Amino acid sequence: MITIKDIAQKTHVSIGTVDRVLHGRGRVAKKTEEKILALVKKTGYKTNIHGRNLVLKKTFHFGVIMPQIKQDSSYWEILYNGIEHALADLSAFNIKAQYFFFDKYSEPSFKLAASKALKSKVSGLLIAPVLSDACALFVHSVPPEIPYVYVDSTVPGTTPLAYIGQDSFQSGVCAAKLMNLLIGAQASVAIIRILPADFHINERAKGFSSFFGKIPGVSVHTFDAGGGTTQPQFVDCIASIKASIPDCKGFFVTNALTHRVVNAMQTISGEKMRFIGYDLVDENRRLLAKGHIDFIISQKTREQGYQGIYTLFRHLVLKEQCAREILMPIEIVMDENLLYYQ
Amino acid sequence: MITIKDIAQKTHVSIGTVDRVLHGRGRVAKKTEEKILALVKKTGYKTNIHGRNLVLKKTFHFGVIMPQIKQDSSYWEILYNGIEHALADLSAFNIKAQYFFFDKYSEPSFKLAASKALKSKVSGLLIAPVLSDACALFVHSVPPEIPYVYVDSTVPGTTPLAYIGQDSFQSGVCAAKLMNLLIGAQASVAIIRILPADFHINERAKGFSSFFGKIPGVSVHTFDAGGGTTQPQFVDCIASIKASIPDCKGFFVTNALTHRVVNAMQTISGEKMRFIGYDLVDENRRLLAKGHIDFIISQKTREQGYQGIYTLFRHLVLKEQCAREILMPIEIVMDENLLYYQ
DNA sequence: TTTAAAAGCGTGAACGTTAACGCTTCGATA
DNA sequence: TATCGAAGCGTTAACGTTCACGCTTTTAAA
Repeated sequence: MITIKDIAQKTHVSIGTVDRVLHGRGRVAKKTEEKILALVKKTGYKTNIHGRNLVLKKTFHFGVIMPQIKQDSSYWEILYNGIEHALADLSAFNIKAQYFFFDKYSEPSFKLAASKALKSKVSGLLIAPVLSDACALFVHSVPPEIPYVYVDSTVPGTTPLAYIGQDSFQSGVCAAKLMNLLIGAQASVAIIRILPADFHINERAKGFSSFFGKIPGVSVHTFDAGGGTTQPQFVDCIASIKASIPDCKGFFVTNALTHRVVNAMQTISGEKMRFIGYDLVDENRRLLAKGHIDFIISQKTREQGYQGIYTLFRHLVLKEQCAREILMPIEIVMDENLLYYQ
Repeated sequence: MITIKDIAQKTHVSIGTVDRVLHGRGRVAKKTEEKILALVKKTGYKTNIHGRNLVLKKTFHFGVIMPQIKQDSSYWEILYNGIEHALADLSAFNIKAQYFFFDKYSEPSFKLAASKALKSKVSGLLIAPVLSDACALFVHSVPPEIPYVYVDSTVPGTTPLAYIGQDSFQSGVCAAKLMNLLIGAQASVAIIRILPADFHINERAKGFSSFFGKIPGVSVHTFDAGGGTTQPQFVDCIASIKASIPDCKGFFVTNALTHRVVNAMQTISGEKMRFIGYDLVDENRRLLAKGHIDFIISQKTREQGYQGIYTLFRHLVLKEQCAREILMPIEIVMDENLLYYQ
């Protein structure tokens, strides 16, 4: 293994000079710098992470800006678990995460969390930009030396270090394909969007519709339901949807609240209906296992958290290049393979 | 963070003594040892991996005993890629893999590879024990200080550090569920086992049959085909299967050679048939994308390789505890989500 | 020509761990 | 009593990197 010492000897300078070149700290003659850089390139020198970490007792603080973990039926807890798992795997390096939770239905709450994150002088940020407008505003105030990584969704017009998420449109296509298998070629299906409808939710619905656009026997109807209402109100809402297309046998719910729709439907009618939804939150798991939900599309949320931290780590600690976009597989989960997901 | 120096100061000894205690190198009075051990426990001292790695330039050699990567339609190349990826992630630590490939249809070849692995004094072994009898014999000759991890399958009666694989039976159940959706409740389906049938192949077939045992309208027929034959011979074999149940619409192929069955079937008949098989090897990917294969069950082979190396790393380098069994999810891949798998 | 500032570079300590080496003390043997 | 070995413990150099500090040389200004 080639070390700084080797580079120094072969270029007839001291390790201090090599170090200054490697860190761009200046105070080196141009000729010397070129000579050193050339040898570094030629030998493929890579800084020894242990030597560095020993002397830099520096603790890296990563800020995590994400919705409160209990929101969306504790969907965000899955992300949290992935983050914690990555931190455990990287325990050899001094990395600490500071969480800044916000209410995903409140822009002021996001702004507060985000500004707190900036003030606590973290070296990198992991952001779940569910409130994309507020986030766009915020990241423009982030100093350029602080990289930020998006998980879950992305924000157009910003320049994150990386985006880790799923192709929402295509996941809707997958859901439609499975729905088609469930209900056959002659039927009505409904898309239920739980408000407020964000980027993901709209894309999923579009993908779903696009698939059935090619299948003339199936008609697709889209409905909106208020997610924040109480369960009796929610039941009323679902009942009115059911009433408007009585022959509808398949329901596609575009987010983690699938279980609420299923429960509401069960209080209305006893007939067998098909449900496809998103995310392996506990209540969806339970309904899957009971056979009340047919398929859940999972976006590997846990993995997103893991990869998000790992990306920051690679960039800040290892100073390596990393992929600009990591697309998660569209995972299909049903009763029979549920057990092996987490 | 607590260091050896801290422990030494608080117990009024030198760091050399603490080090001797920590490594059980003796030459320490019993009283002193107890005092140190007590403080270590109390403070939760953990050795700093960077300090250690700096001074121990020790390179860990992991031996990998696995089938030749081109076998099973290059299935084993996926495992290889996962292993290489883990090694890249762990490049901060000096870890080298030495591969010992064998012919999965030849026990002598396995024995040769395995004995070579032992002779090259590796500190840990990653084994794909497809030849389970030969492997059982071999691991009994492995000295106890050399841990071994199984991937792909396991061997009863042996004590690996960990097993990383899939629940084959349940994957067969999943395949059956999907087949049921494809062909409906009134039909014939065929299981095609490619010889020689190993543990995995048999379990998958069993799981598949077990699901349809509960669905009276569907009859399941099991056939064996020789995988090592030339394509014309193979076509003959498949033709005779097709002839024996002419109304069969669904085929379940229990390993990566699914594409061979599909190709053979296409030369025989033009009618639309359904295929479910295993493993995302290139040829299966192509047929999936064309719509000629309906579903592929994937066992996250790449992840198995990654986790296998990581488990050895955790145990040997970090000296941490690790899970005895890691079961991979049963991944369902179809045309629509194929792109996002690797 | 003198002086000061800037440019260029080397030195050395520190990070935590390991292990070889050597120094004391003490009991046993001659 | 002298000698020897073992038990018990401390010292020290080394691993590769970082960075503050200080030294020499060059350049610019007075």
